[in-house]
Amino acid sequence: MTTRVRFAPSPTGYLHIGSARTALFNYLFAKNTGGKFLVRVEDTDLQRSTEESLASILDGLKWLGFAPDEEIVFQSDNAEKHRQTALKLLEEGKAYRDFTPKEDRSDKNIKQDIADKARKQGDKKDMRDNPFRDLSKEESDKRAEAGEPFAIRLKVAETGKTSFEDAVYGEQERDYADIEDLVLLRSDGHPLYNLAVVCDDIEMDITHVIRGQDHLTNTHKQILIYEALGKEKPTFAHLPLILAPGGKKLSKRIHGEIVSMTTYRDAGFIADAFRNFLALLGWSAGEEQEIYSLDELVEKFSLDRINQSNATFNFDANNERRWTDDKAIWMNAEYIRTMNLDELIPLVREELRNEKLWREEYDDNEKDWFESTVDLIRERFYTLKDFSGQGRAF
RNA sequence: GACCGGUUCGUCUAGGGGUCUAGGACACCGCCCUUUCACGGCGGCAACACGGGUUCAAAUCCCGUACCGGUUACCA
Repeated sequence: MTTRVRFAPSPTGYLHIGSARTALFNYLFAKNTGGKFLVRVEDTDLQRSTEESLASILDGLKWLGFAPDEEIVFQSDNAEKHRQTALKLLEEGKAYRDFTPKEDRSDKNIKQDIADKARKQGDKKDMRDNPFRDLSKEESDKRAEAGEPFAIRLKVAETGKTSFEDAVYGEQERDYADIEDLVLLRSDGHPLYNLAVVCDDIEMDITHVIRGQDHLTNTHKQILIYEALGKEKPTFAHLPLILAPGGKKLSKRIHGEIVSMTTYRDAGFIADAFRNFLALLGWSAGEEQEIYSLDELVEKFSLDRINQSNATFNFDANNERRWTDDKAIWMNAEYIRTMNLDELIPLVREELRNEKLWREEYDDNEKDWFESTVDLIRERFYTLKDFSGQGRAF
């Protein structure tokens, strides 16, 4: 069986550094096993999805060199199928209509609200206390026909547990009692994330789901859906998270541009160098080598060498020299001074062009001088930007 | 709160019962090279969260505590 993995970003922002690493690990795993690397855009949240962020994500993937092996799938295109699946589960009695009016949630401090509410409930919360869970089929049908809005929830069994063998974290279990009857279909008819993901992963014949550890609890919910559908589940591999200094979550709101891939490209990073750096955040080949070409990464990558603890991406917003991780900067400098000159020249040319410092003579009668100059000065530079900044003097 | 993860130098990590007075890399400091800077070479500083067990032997296995993170949505 050939392996098939997918990178599934939601187009609600640019390509986050953590997502970029998830894409990288998916890519490396696919290539290492001779499988396929696919991309699926999770655009079921139509309110928040935008064209710009989609373009920016695709741009980031391209820059890093991860070309999908098949056409990109848009999750919203499959909404009807997802809906049918929910209806089928309803028909089979594995899901039920919930007529509880939709709660209006203010977008603001939603996370906080949910946590507060959960705290108040303590451990007394009964996940099976929905009054519509055991509504008779006749009554349910009647209310639906009368036009009363409803969401469709999965009917999770009273007792039992989900379990799976995570390729990174090992054996995982969760009691049904700790999982709520999750909503499959919203009252406006739109499928929800967990349903859509499972349907699409089945549809796309995904064999390995490699994603951030923040999805660990979703995985148990998704397994419930696989079971309700009578489908075999893929292998799951959860990745440790990348955190901000101090072990806090890395977020755009708080940390700004630092978390965006485009920042690195624009700051004069070399894609190979940044990819190399990313590969070493949460994975190691167990040897002392640290500089790896893409081919070497593909060859040496394996899921069981991914480590289980979150990594801190170190930077200091108040320090110009330390604006991003020291090691990332070092690695970029290392690439600049050791890579083939033939590969470096085009990058320098592009940088100079962007800064209006390029002269056609550099490719013509001053070619030799230009190349030897680049070769000479590159060993003191950290980024491509230095060629247009400090390199000006030459 | 509940459930689930995690914890080795400042940071990324190696190590998964004896080879650990814990290895490498980045950063930092010193020396050498160099007219200067950088590169390079050599050296230094610096870590097994804590407490109990198990064992002849624990960074490594078990239990507890602490701390950190994730999740707890008709978001993804």
